[in-house]
Amino acid sequence: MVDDRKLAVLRAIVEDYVSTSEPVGSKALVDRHNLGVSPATIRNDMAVLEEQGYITQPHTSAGRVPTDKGYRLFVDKLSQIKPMSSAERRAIETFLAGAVDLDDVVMRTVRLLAQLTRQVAVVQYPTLDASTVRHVEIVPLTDHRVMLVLITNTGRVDQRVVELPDKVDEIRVAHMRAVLNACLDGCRLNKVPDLVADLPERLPEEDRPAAATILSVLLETLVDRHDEKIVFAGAANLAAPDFTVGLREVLEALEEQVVLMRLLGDAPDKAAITVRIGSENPYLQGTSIVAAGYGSGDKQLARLGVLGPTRMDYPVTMGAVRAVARYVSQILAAS
Amino acid sequence: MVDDRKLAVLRAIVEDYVSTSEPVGSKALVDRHNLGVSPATIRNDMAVLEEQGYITQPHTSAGRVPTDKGYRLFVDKLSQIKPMSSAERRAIETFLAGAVDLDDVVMRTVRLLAQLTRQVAVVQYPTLDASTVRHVEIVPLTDHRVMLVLITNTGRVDQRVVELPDKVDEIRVAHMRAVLNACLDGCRLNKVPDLVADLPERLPEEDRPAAATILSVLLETLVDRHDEKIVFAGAANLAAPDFTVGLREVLEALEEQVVLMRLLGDAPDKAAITVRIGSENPYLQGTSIVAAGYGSGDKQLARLGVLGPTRMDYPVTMGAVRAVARYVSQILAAS
DNA sequence: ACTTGGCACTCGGGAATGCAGAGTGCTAGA
DNA sequence: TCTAGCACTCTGCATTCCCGAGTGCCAAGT
Repeated sequence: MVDDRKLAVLRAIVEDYVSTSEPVGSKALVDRHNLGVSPATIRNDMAVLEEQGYITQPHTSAGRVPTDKGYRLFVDKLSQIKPMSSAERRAIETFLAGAVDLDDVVMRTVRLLAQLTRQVAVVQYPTLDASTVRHVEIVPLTDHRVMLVLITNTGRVDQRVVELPDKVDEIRVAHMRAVLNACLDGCRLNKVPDLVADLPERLPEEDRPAAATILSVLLETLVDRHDEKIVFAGAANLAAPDFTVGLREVLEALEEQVVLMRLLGDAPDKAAITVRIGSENPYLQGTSIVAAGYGSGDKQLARLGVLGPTRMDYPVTMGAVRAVARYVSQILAAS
Repeated sequence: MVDDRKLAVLRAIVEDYVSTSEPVGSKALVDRHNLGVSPATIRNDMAVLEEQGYITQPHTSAGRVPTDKGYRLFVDKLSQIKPMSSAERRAIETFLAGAVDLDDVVMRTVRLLAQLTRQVAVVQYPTLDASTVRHVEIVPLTDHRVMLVLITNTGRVDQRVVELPDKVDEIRVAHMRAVLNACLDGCRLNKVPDLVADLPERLPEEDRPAAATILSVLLETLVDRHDEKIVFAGAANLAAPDFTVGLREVLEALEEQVVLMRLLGDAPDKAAITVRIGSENPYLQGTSIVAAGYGSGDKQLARLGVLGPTRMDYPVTMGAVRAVARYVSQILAAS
């Protein structure tokens, strides 16, 4: 009976604080939630909770506020993800289904997530590592120049202009293209370096310098894209009246790909939703991040999530992130 | 003599206000700038300037602040663009030269501009209208599916997956590709619709449905990209301690492509630098925008600029925008 | 062993007050 | 036409004061 009520009190504190964003006192608690006890009892419980580090008071004689540890307990044990209504799910689905290409999918996803959660949404482009080569195209531009286009099964297209050491004609290019595609078609991007290693040797003598140049650019493309692109949307949601953390820091972090990457984090578990609360974050203490992996089928391609104040509505945010991750996975699998 | 000094006073007010961001009074003026007259005289001049609408006082017995009209006069007649130092120019050049593709050019440009001006930078992707077709590629994916890739001379690549009404094989695709390229190679994108109008008729009967489908997707790609992509960077600079305007509005505008487009404005004159001050802006009164066109050679491809508080250092901002516009034009022309 | 009511205590935040400084407009004189 | 002086106005800042919300603790009740 004892511990049970304390947990209920913690839950109530988190919920109230999230909705009012003001420290919550013992009186207010018993009024709103029908705990069957008096404020004094609650006060005792709160004293214990505070001693254990789950809540704190901003200053003497103010109500209590959850600590990071308190939110953590709340998220882990006291709440469950709130699923989206079916109407919302339908809306998500149709909105995402309208995308025309990968860029569009990512763009729509990030905007949708920002709008749903009223927070800053962050989406990582699908990682190349897990994807496969669908086609490699070599397009002659001039005598000494070709454009190399790499198309992957996620719909992503990378292109580079390559300056060649010697003249090439349409026929030789076509041959190289055929060899290259025969070799690479359908293979995973991270296998590409191994597969092309001995490729020049299989070509006629005179093609080797050109082929070597092209291959080196191809490999460069792969590593360049290795540290992936990340986009965000909904920065305007940061301007909410109550954002205690330095706006400047957050905005700077958002524009710094590397930091953003760290924030999204590595996937400890593929499909699970990860929540990082306040000081658990590598940078940007004072904010929380709710993230999930997404990707077609079983293999996780990348991550997406939202960033918001520590005081956020975790159940619904997690619900939204989960729903969006699922639907975008579905869209990607279909295309 | 009379009017001359009044202008000098206005210039001094603008300069002081820009650097201190506090209303400037008559005493402070004569101290800092060595006008050869007494504060009282300045006060008279200020009274006149105020009556003419160039300056205003936030409240009685405060210093004066320039109005939009005042800034306008300052920009038009009282100041001249401050060129960048050669060291800065070199830095810009080498930074931009490191770009590997169009995306990278745009990304680097926008970041550079944000950093140089310490404001929000906005860059529009080169417009397709003015660019030309370099190559059209049709890549078979399955029996009923091809990928259409459009490469333009600005290095931009658009791709779409096309579902075909009937089966096609490699040979027929190659033929279509050849016809398409023969027809479109090097032509301006805005001419494409005319050029392809009668194209199906020049193909064998059985290819027509497939060709029609492909063409319709091609045209769709063109119009979709017509309203162009715009990117921004440096949002963190909005968090400067003194930003009177609603942060929220600005951030929202930044994420709204259409609004951003309007803000950058149409080019009244191709190479000139346009300055829009405060209420001259279609949206976002209270901010100023300094923009310029850029593009390889004579033809202007798109626009770039920065957005900042009305109280900004126009001469140096204009210098930075001009320099960046020039160098990015140069880079684009070279590639 | 908990729970409850009462009570004294603490502290933040808003309103009211007062003061100093900066800036102006006006007028009379050079 | 400019200058000097003077009275006036207003903001910003610090100080003070007070109210109310909320706590902790203690003693009494179940």
